[in-house]
Amino acid sequence: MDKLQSLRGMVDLLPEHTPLWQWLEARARLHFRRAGVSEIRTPLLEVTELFARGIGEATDVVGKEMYSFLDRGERSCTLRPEGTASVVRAALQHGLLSQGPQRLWYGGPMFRYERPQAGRQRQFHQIGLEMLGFADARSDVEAIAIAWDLLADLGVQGLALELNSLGTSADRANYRQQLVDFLQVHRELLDADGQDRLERNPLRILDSKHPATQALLVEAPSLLNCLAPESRERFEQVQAGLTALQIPFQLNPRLVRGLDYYSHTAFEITSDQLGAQATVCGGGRYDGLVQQLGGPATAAIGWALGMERLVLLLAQGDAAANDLAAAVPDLYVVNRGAAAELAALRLARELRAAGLVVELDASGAAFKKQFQRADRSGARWAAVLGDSELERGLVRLKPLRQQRPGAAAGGEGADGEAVDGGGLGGKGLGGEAELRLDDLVALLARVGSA
RNA sequence: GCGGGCGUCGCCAAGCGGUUAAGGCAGCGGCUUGUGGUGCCGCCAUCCGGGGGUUCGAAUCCCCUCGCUCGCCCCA
Repeated sequence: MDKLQSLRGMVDLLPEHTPLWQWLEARARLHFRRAGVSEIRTPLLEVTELFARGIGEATDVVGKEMYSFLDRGERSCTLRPEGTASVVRAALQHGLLSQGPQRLWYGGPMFRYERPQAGRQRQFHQIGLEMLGFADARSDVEAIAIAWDLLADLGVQGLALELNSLGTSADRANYRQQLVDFLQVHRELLDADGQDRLERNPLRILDSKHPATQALLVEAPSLLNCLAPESRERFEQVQAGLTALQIPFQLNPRLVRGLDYYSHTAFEITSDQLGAQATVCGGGRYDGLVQQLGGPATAAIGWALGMERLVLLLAQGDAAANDLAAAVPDLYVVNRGAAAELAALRLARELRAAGLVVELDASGAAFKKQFQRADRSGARWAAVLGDSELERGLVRLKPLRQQRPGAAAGGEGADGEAVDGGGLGGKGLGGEAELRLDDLVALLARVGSA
């Protein structure tokens, strides 16, 4: 069938899921705010060259995963595959760095043309932190701590922080030579992919999952041993900082990040609950990137967090899920009759202006039908407005959530708390009541704001 | 780009060569011509992702194709 459907790897977020995302985003915003980090929003579309130069031509992301196309002006454009390059570009373009170090965060969709699988989509969402103009090892610790604390606050369990240092570019060149020398000798043990990388990008062989390669790497020289004394000392400071903050970590000398701009500290926060895509958050230092994009030499560190993966983790534990129901109406307006329907429209508007969550039945259906819908909406009250009420200037108020014998079982949807008379009961209105229209608005306004 | 699994109504799901393609949820209508959640009754796939083939006969077997999904690669 040729029904219209979303593009492969492009996923709809349906209403039942958006509350969790909103909650997540709100928590993240709060953490950034407390840490003095400001939000920056950059375009989804950039010139292709930004990513080619920023991320590295040899990387998979640039080499085979970008959504690139020519626009009507024949410019090569690319849907951003990550956030860092854009943030740095924006900071340079607007002279942010001349105003001192920048603590920035961003969030939103990223695009990578890959085969979708668990925890991987073509359009996916990241929240990221970029600290531009920060060189001290303490900034590494702070950046990691912000991520760690956010994740902990969200209630994500079973996370592990893996840490490595890639040193300076000189350190890496040094190590690269040692690694190549070692692997050359055992070349035939590498898979085709590994042999290919031996020339192009030998460091990437380190995180290969190929069993024979893994076995071979046990004997391989360690990157950490190639660090210059200053790099080593810097790395130790980072570790000391994390220890002081009681953030547990494991050293992983095989941890190399896939984007070229990383140096010194590299880290990943992983979960064993995610299947193949274990990394929830990844980042590191990128002291060379700003300069590479045409700016002044500027030390920087940042990370990005994969929202879909986070949601996957949150959905497993029920910690967050409970208090995230969508807004339930305070009041459902049942109405029927030409004049009454108009009055109901007005009533709903006034009640909303007074701060109440009001659902108006606009179907014109029979009262029975409307009450069924009122009940399913989860509203606490039904306001009934028909022509006879209207004639007398009244509205009938009916409690919907009162427990009635035999009504509890078999409930669907948002049952649970069987609300009693609520605030209105306390005001001497047990059960059903008739009220003057104006009084209802006034009364509910008071209850709503209480 | 390469492997594995799967594709029946909006959702869940029976069926496994001959059925009018079960059932449940949701939806709609009615019993109750202005009053809710229960109950009862009725309606809701000429069609089984699409195309071809085998057969007297296919949702059920074969081929191709598309889509979904998991994994490799890579990354958040």
